[in-house]
Amino acid sequence: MYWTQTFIPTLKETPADAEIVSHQLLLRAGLVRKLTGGLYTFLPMGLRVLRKIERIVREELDRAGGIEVLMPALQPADLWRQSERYETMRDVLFKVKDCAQREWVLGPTHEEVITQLCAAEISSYRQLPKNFYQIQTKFRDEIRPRFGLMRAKEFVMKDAYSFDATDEGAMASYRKMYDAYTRIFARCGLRAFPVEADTGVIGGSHSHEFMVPAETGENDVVYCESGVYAANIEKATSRGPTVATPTVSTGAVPERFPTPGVVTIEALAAAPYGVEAHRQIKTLVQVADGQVILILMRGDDQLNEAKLMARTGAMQVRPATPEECVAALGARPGSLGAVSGVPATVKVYADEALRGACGMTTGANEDGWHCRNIDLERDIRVTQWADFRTVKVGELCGTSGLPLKIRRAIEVGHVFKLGTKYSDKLNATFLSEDGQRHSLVMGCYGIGVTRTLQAVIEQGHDKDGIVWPVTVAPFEVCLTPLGVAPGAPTRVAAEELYAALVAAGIEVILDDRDERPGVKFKDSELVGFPLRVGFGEKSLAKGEVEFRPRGGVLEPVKVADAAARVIAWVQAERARLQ
RNA sequence: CGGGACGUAGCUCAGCCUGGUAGAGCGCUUGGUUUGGGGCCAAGAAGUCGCAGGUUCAAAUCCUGUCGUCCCGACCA
Repeated sequence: MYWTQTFIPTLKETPADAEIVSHQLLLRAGLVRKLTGGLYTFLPMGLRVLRKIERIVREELDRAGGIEVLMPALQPADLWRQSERYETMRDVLFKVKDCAQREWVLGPTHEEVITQLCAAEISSYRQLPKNFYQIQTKFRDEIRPRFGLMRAKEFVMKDAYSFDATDEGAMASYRKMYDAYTRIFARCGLRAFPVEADTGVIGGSHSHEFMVPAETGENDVVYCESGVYAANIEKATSRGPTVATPTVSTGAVPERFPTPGVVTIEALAAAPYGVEAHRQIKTLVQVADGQVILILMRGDDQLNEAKLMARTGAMQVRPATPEECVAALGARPGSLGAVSGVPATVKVYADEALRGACGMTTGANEDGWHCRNIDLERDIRVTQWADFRTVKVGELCGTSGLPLKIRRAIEVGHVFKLGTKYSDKLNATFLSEDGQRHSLVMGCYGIGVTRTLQAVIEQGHDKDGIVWPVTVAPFEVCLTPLGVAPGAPTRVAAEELYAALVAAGIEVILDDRDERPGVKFKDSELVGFPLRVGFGEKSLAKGEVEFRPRGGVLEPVKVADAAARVIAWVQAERARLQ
């Protein structure tokens, strides 16, 4: 490809509406342009990268036994009602009506469609296992699209769905995809690692996310330095709080004391009260699927909403309003407690960190009063104990016993073992060897292809621009003749090398623009081609060209050796990322 | 949906407080010059100042509304 024959609109200045570096570079390097919030046009260089990532995904999924299909993005609303996700996912569903007023949704994911297909087509264990995948544009009405391609209303996703006869088979399918994902991200030059994950509205029992460490990520990952444990903070557990909960009872009975104006943990911990946060019981009122519930946490702990939903099975949870608190317990937030005045119909969930807690202080359910000498299991009716707390840095790993750390990360892939949630609802069954009818056992697997593209940039850049791994770079080599007049020695030499490289299967772009050297150098570094070969009059007079890997040092190479040298370099880079 | 910031030329921004004929740099066009890291000189094209209403002799500037963008939160495979 010749530079003047394609379209690479680079920007010298940083666009004002791009906050993070990968978003800025997407725009500056001319990979994409924004149509409006959350919607982007892929320009030639961006599209080439996208296609190369897709190709890696296809090769690895095919190798893992995946079968490629293409499903409709436009889907009947009734199918979503049948799976009950028309309600549970209503906030992200784009809904449209046709001219006959029939209702449709733009697919945010395809469990319903693929399950419907398999319900119709699969009837025998002899047809199993199967693993279907597609690479397709998905639509999600994100409340807040942000960071360019990271969270968009429309994005390219690889989604795969496995169907097995047995649970063991489903685990094997899951494992295959897990391994394929590991290879896919490695080949993209991404340092991505799997972490245990919450299953969210997709449902299912077993799940891992593939995370790319980055400060700009939207996820917190809890991990152990030893490498034995890593989990999304929504799922992560530890051996518990660093400071133990007091569990020795003094035998004292609960006693009310006045605390005018005290409505925070911090205020009660300060003078004159001096009740340390870990000796307080925080009483949280939440509305779960319309029901008021109480959650008791240690004062220094934070409620983990994902855990709350997982443990209670609720689809929608929100904090109660102050009015709802007064209606349920008779006091406002800050003075709430579960010691007395809790209606029998209100479920009380308590966090495991409070097991056996003694000598605790909590709200008295009357504004301006607290209650001390609480022995939790003696004084409070608990409906259910569970782990609701958010893990904190420094707590000990449940496996290794080493202190846990937390870092930000970008989620680029997610694998789920689904079980029979969708096959049950959509009646996708088969006959087993013994003639019994069973539901298909499913798994589903996603990779955000466009998000992966941006994650590669987020991880691979420097002050001059993008630093592409050779496997996903828009072109592997950029030839930069400084003089481009027809017949100029620099141009002739560049064209000869171009022909040799193209013949050898190297992806090469020749910068034939009549621009000053500085412009061409800056642009090649901004767009981030892995290798640049420069052709200047001075070095050419010495029979040399300039070989310069992106981010590396310049090295003179004899013209006669240039083709072989470039081919060897590219092949070595390709091999390194296999 | 709650909080905040911002909408002026293709891009980055100034001008607004204190109302009085629309500005700079980059980019673009033309000519000259230069030619190894986003050059220099000259000339030029380019903006209903997001939109609507109001105040005023007069609004980019003040007021109200509205739309859009970005950030934080909430939410989210």
